[in-house]
Amino acid sequence: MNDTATKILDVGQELIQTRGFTAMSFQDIAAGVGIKKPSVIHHFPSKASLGVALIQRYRDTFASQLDGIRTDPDKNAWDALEFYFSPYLQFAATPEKVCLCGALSGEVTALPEEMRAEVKQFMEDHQKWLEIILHNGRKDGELKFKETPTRLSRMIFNTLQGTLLVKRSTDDMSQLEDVIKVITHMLKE
Amino acid sequence: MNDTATKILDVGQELIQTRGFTAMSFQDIAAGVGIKKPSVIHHFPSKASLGVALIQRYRDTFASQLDGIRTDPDKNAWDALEFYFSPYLQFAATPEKVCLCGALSGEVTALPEEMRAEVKQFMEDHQKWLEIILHNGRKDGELKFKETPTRLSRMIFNTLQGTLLVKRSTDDMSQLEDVIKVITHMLKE
DNA sequence: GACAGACTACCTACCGTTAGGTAGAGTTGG
DNA sequence: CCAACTCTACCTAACGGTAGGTAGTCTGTC
Repeated sequence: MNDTATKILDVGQELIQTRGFTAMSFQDIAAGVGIKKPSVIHHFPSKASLGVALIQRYRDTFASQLDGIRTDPDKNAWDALEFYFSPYLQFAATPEKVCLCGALSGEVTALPEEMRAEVKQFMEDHQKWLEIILHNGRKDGELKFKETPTRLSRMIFNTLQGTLLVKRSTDDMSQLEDVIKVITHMLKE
Repeated sequence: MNDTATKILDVGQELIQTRGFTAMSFQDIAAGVGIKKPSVIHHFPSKASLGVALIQRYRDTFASQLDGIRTDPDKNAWDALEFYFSPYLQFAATPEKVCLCGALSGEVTALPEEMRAEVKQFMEDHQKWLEIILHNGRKDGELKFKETPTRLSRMIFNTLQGTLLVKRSTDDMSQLEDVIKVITHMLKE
């Protein structure tokens, strides 16, 4: 992956996270990278192919990081959860950023089919990862909760996604802080 | 409000809830109502004015219903909560619908400023309403929870919004069922 | 080392389509 | 008659995408 293609993905991701896929154009990306529109299309021949490449890179980055911490014997469930919260806190630290797939979820039916599949996979991956962390954490006595890990993992993921969107719309950082507190308390019974 | 204007709002709302604001056009609305594009513009002279009218109507409908049940002496906290969940379940019963403001939250920075203010107000209204229900419900001994009503109301609202979006992206109805179960358990301690 | 061919990256110019929006005329009910 | 409504016809700007070409790099062969 050469430098320009990476820059295109970087700018494209930023634009989707702040504005959305439909409201973003090849032109916007070209301006952000400092090249002309057809040059963007040279690297990604359609908007759909750009979108797919973008989500795949996003998924892969998360997957390798999350799997790394999950299989690290020196990290416990709380380490993993703290790590999981960190990107949400990072996004929220900017006034206009949300999770890439959270941003896309509002316009998912207007998206090319291939992109929809990627968004779905992202969500299932994250819920599954959380489920394993919760399951093992309770088994090891680090976490305490009564719900099933499946239900709770869904609750946690959906809440974080929803909260980022609400936080941005209301411009109120305490939304995320409050929700992470509640989640933390839920896992100590 | 005459009949055509109402139909325009109906079709527009449906389109935003399924596709999003940016991906929806005057043309789409005209086709849905059965008139031509300039006739739509006659009733709502700009896309922003249409968007604002749409969210205001949506907010007002919720506000009167929610205030009705909150001030009804025959309804307790659980009645109110069950009523609050019902539109989410209704949206989720269709394969492609989410909450109007949930749909807009993904593209909120691409929206006209007046619309952004309406979305924000919607969210604050709902969180405030939930907070009062939680506060009074605990005072009356109907609900049991350790968190502050503020934090918990935010958690509940953000979760429901996020879950609708995740449910649509993953096409998995059990997402919402699971989350409502967890919320219900949280309010019984 | 020199040169031809292939390839990559990027450009200008342009395509058809659709977006939001306007102007003005015809129609209709009070 | 008038006002509300709907229409046809049109505008400009922007969209995703294509055509055709230029400049530079990399490779292989003599």
